[in-house]
Amino acid sequence: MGRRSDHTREELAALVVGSASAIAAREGLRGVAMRRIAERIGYSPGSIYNAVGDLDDVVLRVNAATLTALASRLEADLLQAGDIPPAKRALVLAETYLDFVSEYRLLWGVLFEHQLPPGRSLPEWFIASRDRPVQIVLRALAPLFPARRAAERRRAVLTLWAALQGVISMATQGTLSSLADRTEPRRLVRLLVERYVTGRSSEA
Amino acid sequence: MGRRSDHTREELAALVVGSASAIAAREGLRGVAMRRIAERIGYSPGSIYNAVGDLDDVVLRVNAATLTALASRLEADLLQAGDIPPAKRALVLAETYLDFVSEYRLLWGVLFEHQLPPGRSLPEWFIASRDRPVQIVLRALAPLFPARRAAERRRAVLTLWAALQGVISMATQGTLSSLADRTEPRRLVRLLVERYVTGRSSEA
DNA sequence: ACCTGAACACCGTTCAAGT
DNA sequence: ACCTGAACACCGTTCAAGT
Repeated sequence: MGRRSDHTREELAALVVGSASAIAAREGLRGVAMRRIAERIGYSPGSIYNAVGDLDDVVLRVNAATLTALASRLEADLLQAGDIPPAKRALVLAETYLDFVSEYRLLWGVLFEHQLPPGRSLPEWFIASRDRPVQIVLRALAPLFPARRAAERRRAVLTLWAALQGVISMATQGTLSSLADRTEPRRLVRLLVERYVTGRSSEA
Repeated sequence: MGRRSDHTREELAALVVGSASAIAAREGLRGVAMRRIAERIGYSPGSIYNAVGDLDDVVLRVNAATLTALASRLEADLLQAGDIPPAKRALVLAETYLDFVSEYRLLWGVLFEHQLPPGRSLPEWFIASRDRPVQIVLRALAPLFPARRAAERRRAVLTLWAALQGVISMATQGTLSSLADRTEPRRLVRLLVERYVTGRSSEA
């Protein structure tokens, strides 16, 4: 037929990302298919190419949206926590992180399931989305690590954030369950933060 | 035609896993396709189904082989290090882990790219392969964490191992590069281990 | 018992043809 | 300028037919 134009280009892109996110939240990356998305939103696959791009572009947008949602949550919980000592703040951020990943387990997993083909590199806007949560954490936790140079301090926070990612991933996926007797994730997260920040743990 | 039988069932399975691993090492999970593997080894897709199973089974075997290779390396490096203080041993294991992941970056990534469909659960033999590296680390690092109960000690080691995974993943993928000024991964790994184990770092 | 090749039901992507 | 539907080149998986 041609000419539907019920939506602007931006509205159509939002439909695509919304639909793809909904599928991803229930089925992970496997379920996210161009033709399925097209059918769900009532357009042809070609229109998605026109408004967004190929399937990799769609998934990158889904992942960017996930990261933006996490960033918002971190900022909100930080604001709500008010003026607390930085060590306590680290715990708040870690638990917000854990709660977010637990709540959107499959959607979060898409960040790791999806890899661009070897030749292709991440677009700027995606990298910006990925950096946002880390920027928030950097600002909030910098006081925890007194250091001569700013680079050292940054390294200390980034390492903690990356370490948290590892613990949260394994804990929420139950990847350690055969070895730990189904320890609840929250406990492992606290263990890491306490050891890393204060140098000792409340349990050992 | 029928009847080729140049190989036993086990030999055929080994051919499949070898070919799939080779593809994965160069292209990641995206390149691993039933028909491509079949063509490379000179059999029809149906024969792979007969000898190994479906594509998920093939990938699970690839991942199990990767984990087994890591376990061997950890054991070898532990043996070579000889009788050293446990804190030093943690550093050896962490750097072996990092070196292994760096060397087989794309192959290692398949462990995270691949997710079984929602209904299906991991077979026993895969879980056993996944546990092997962790078992080695548990035995080697248990003395680091004196604790009243064995479960606490186990949690402390597992948390360190999971945290390492996070740092190594992000460092080797360059996921932090926009925020850290291209810090070499080894430095971040050391930072984590020192802080977690001794409660302080040599740089801060 | 093993193997093949065709068949089926899906994909992503492109693009001429329509409005 | 946008949209569609057909077409192309791939998939994973199954299975009758062959040895």
